[in-house]
Amino acid sequence: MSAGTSSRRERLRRATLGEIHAAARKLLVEQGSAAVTINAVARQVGMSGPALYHYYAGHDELVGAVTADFFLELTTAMEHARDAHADAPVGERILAACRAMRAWARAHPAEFGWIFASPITPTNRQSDSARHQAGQRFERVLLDLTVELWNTRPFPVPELDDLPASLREQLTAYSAGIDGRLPPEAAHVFLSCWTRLYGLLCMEVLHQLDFAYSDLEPVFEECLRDLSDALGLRA
Amino acid sequence: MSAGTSSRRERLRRATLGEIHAAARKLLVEQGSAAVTINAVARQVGMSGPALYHYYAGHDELVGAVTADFFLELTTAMEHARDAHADAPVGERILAACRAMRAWARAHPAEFGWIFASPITPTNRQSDSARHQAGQRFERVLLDLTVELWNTRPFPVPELDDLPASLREQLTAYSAGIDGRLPPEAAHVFLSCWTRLYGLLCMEVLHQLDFAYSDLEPVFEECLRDLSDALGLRA
DNA sequence: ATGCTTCCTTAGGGCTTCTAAATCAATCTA
DNA sequence: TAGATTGATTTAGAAGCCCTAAGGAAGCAT
Repeated sequence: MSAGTSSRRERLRRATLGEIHAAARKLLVEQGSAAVTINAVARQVGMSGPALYHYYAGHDELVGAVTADFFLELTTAMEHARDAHADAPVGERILAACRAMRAWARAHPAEFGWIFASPITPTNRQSDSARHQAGQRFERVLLDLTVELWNTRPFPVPELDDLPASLREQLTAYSAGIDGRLPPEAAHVFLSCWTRLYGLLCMEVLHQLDFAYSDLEPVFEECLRDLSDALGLRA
Repeated sequence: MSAGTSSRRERLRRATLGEIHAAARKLLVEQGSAAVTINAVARQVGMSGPALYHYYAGHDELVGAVTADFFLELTTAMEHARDAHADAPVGERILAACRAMRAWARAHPAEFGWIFASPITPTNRQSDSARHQAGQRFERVLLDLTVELWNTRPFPVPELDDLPASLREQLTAYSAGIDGRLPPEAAHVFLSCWTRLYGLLCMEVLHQLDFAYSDLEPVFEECLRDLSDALGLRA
């Protein structure tokens, strides 16, 4: 019953969970998302069917857990890129984190696609789900960097009064949600950048741009230049 | 055997196809994409299971056909919006088509999501599928408008030599693919606008922006303003 | 050593996709 | 008009899926 124990059972369970995740990922990468079924994963791990229900309540929960893993791995990759240039100006760290994001997405397209094009059930949207938590930590990487930039070298922002009322309200709510670390106007710039960056990557991974581009690297770099301008990184 | 016949059988078949599509759509809208199964659709239509295989080779093909329908409906909505202002300057028609695109997406979120986040097997991405054809016609709405704009009131473009070589090659290829109706530099501007617009809508429908926004209308309008600037519509 | 918890099994219901074979009816042909 | 062809639909069934229920075997605590 003691809290921090790592009994034999505990260790075994942890190892099994690792195996399960690895099996699910292997199936996803090698045979696509439809192949990630409870039965297939169980077979891969070497146990039969319903045994998996001792680890996850159902298919949705398994999917959510694996997705959280991917989110975490992506987040870690971005944090590493950021910390690899720990003494560089914050602008460079932002760009490094963005490039790390795309690098991870390109290196793990199935996983990246899974993150947000996975069969998303309302279950996984619950704020207590591991998936949701991992998503929040993911968001925070660029948010924290942007806050640091805002505090050390504030970027240009629009007049709050120039924004439509409805947008103003939403930005104010968002600003409050991040404890006011960015005022609404700055949050607006941040969110605009975020939307463009993430949107571009989503479309790349979902193959929505294949009709025009075969290699999005220069397109992504141009997007980064636009963001650099918006964030005043090229002054 | 004659080509344009509309024999009794032909008519019946067409009617049944319509019923099938309507049933699939109803299931999608009311119970989500997972509910669109061959059996469920057949039940809805009033026939039992395998009868549907006389209309579609399998689940994937049914999905592809329904998706093509949605694409077509979206395209038609945009074309109508464009033609409703047939005598307005082309800039206004572009904006009208863009707004119609979002209006349709908001009015039919399940269908719009289905279009590009459907459980799609790579099979359906092949060029011979109806889905692909519908996708191309969809693209062409804004492309044609942009070409018209380019021919009547050319928008500012970057120097081709300022672009990275890899991007230049891709743009040249794309420009050739549209019969040179836009030169590579203009194609670049068009694709940038397209990417931003479509990307924003994708993220909205996939609920990737829910963490910050509850109503994306002002965000979308701001995006349109950016595009207007890029296309020189506000001179 | 005895009981409790955890892990894993088999059995089974109800759903799915999809194939095969049979049937019935409408259409085409001679 | 009679016969053959074609099409639409049905049932039966194999293989797979998710998930529940019930039972055995092992680890852990007292």
